[in-house]
Formats: sequence, structure tokens, C-alpha cells
Amino acid sequence: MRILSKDLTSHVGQKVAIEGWVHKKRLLGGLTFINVRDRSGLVQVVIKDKDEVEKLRGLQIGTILRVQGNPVDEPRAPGGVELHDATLEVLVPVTDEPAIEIDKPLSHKPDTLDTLFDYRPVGLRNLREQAIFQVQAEIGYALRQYFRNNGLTEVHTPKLLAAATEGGAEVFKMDYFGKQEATLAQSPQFYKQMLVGVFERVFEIAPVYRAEPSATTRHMTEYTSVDAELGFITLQELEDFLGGMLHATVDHLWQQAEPQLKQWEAKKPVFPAKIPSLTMADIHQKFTAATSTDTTQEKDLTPAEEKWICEWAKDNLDSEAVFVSEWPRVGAKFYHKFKDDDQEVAERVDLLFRGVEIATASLREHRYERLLAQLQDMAGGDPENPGFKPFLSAMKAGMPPHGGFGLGLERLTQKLLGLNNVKEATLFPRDINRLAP
RNA sequence: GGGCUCGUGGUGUAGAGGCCUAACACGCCUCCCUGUCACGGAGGAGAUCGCCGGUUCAAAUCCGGUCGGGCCCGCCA
Repeated sequence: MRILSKDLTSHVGQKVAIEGWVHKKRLLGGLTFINVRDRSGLVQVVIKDKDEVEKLRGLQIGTILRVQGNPVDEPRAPGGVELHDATLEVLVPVTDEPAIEIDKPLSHKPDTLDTLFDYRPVGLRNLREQAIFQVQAEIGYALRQYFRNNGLTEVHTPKLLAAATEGGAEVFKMDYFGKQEATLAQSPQFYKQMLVGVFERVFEIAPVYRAEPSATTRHMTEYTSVDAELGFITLQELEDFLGGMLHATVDHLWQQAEPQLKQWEAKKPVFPAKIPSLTMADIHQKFTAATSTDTTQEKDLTPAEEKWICEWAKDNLDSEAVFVSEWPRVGAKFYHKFKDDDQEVAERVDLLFRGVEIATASLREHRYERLLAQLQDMAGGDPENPGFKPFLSAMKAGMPPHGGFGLGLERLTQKLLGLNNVKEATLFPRDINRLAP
């Protein structure tokens, strides 16, 4: 019977077998240490028998072993337990030297990221790399738990679409059986809104595709979008929901994934129960005053401002997260709702965290006639277009006031761990220059 | 798409006109080593310095082109 390396402690005194990958060898002559990796971690195996050591001759890191032996409490061993009197059975021999060393930290310098990603299939076996994605898995778990606890139903919407959903961001186009053009979803926006009419509250964690030719540390052509849409909600309630979500996620992580977080020296983010909110105009003003770069005419925040205001909020408001409110009509999407007393201001807030925008939330225009007008006036959209028609029909069939947000899972992971590039928080990143591995 | 920047053994780097017959660390191979955990020690293999052209007596090093990256901006999550 195979046991896991983490369970060795409870089997001291019994003969057991472990199975896993050779992670590291240290041959000291009459004594050999090998670290074997399984899904629960590493275990040190001690071999004194020359014939057993010989079984490893010519075999590289990555070789898969079944090791029988006796677990022994040993303070000198990492983890306090090790396997003695080991007999080895090579289950899968590996003879080729790995192109990338996996037993020590991999380089994450910008200039060498290309190598890091080229060798991902093996490089991810590095425990420090693994830690990033164990953290990401815990983030996903925490988010799902939060959504469930708040009555959201998980949905799966199509990524293959007949036409652009939102306009704005560039979409990937492809031939669909020579009959028509298909596009890849850049957002589940319309579908999650339609589903508000069904479930009232929904969420989806799924890939979205952006054909923007951007080459930055925060963009990819495919990323995982965490989308939520809630009916019968106000913008303030949506803000509170997002804040609660961030808190729940952070608390869960520092409870469940502390060893992984430590590997990256991640610091638990500080932000109050109620995340502070600033208007865009206020941020422009503060930034302009502090840097003498005039941004007061900008319709959006510049990347420099996002960075700066996060620093400012950390120093002055004790918060590493901040909401940005009062977005101008210019640049708004046609499905956004505008303030009843000021049609020039969208009911939208962005969530900034550690220097970047991680989420955009807004109220949607649920009144059919207004929505129709906005589609035509703001986006020049044709209501008969197959990309809009189903959406409009759902909106006409009785839609409550609603709103929601989209959040980049990789960006959140990146920022929580303190990584420099979103791609480092992506198993197999896709960008303008990369489609493989 | 624009600006800036980088490209040297498998990996990470040093070298910035001649000392380069290209150096160092890790990895790999051989040998020694009974408590390693970035093990230690001795020896060895492995790169015509992204590619093409030019300048020069001489180019990894300077210039031009080209290919492939990175960072920032625009756009966005």
C-alpha cells in the first residue's frame, strides 16, 4: 500500500511504501540521501546499501520510484521523519537531463521569463512554482465558497459566439465551418446578465479572450475571468459584496496556504472592512498636485495614477485596496447604468489593489427602452444583430435592477503573491507572442 | 501599433575592439566521501557569443539589417 510523504509520521515503526518523483539526490559515499516528491510534498530517503544506490545510476531527476522502507523519527531530517532501510523500485526511468533545474528557485527575471515559460511542463515541478498555483487554487476555492454562501449559482456560458458581445476590446475571429464568422468571448457579460433573469445571482470562473496586441506585465490574450452578476442590488451593495469577497479570500488564503505564501514572502494585505472609495476626479486632482503631471482632463486613470493612488491610500487610509467611483460617460459601455440625477456619470466602480485594477463593477441599465436607446446611440449597435438580440429579448422579459463585476484571477494571484508579471501567475500563459506550451 | 532595451555552453551570468584557444556558478559524466538538506573534494565533456552583412590588421565586443524576447505607453481585468 502506498502512503503519502506527509503521512510518514503516523507510520513510524511500520514498513511502508511511498511512490513519487526523484526530486534531488545527494550521494555522500557510504550514505545517500534522495528527496522523493509526491502530491503531499517531499520526503527524505536514506540509503546505505550500495546496490540500492546503483539502481539510480544513469537516472535523472524526475525518475519515478516506489520506495519501501521504515519511517523513522529523525530530528536531522527535513520534516523530522525520513525513510530508512530503503529498497528502490524504478517505476519510470528518466535518462535525459532536465533542461531546467527544479530543485532550486527558478529565475523570474523579466529577461528570462521566456525560458521559464518554454520549460513550463517540467519547470512547474519546482515546489516554488507549484506554490503559486496552489495559492491560485485556494483563491478559486475561497471565491466559490463566498459566492455559494451569498446565494450565487455557478454557471458556464459559451465562449464561442456569433458576434462581438460588448464591443470595445478586440475579439478573436475565426471561420465557422465556412458558413459564418465566429468570435471568442471576451467576456460572459450578456450571458450572465440574461441569467440574472433566471437565477437572480450567478457567477462564472472561466477563460475569456482578448485580441488586444498589448505587450505589458498585466495583459494576456487568454485569462481567467471571475464574473458575478447580482439582481436587486445597488452600487453600494455591490461594493460591499466585492469588499467582503476580498476579505474572505485573503483570510482563507492566510489560513490555508501559509507555507506557499511564505515561499514568495507574500505579505498579508491590509485593508479595512469597508474599503475606501475615491472619485476619479479626486484622484486626478491629488495626483496632479503631487506629481505636477496634469491628468485632470483624462477620462480614465493612467497606469501611473493607479500605482500612485494605491501608495497614497496605503499611507493615508491604511488600505491597500481602493475603489474608484464616478466614471464619466465617455468610455462607458452601452449596457452601463448612469446616475439618475447625472447622466454623465456611470454607476461604476473599479477596484484597485496594490497598484493595478483588479476588478470593474457596475450597475447595468435594466430598463428595456433605455437600454435599446443606449445600444443604438453609444455603440451604434443593431438590435437585430444575433450578438445583441438574445440579450435584448431577455432584458425585455422582465429584468430587475442588477449589476456585477469581472475580476482577473491571475492578476489577483499575482498581486497577492507580489509577482511582477501576470504571466508568472499563469500556468501556460498566452500573449501576443506565445501560444505554446 | 509607438518608444526604450536585451540576445554568450542545458540553466543563470561575466566579458564592452587584441590579454578570448571565450570565464564563472549550477546542472551533466567519472572518481573519492556515513548526516546531507545550495553537501564537500579531484578530474572531464559541453558555446564558433541569435542570424546575415559591413567597418577594422584584428569583432562576442563597433555599425546596418533581420529574427526572437523584455519593459513602458495606448487598451483593458
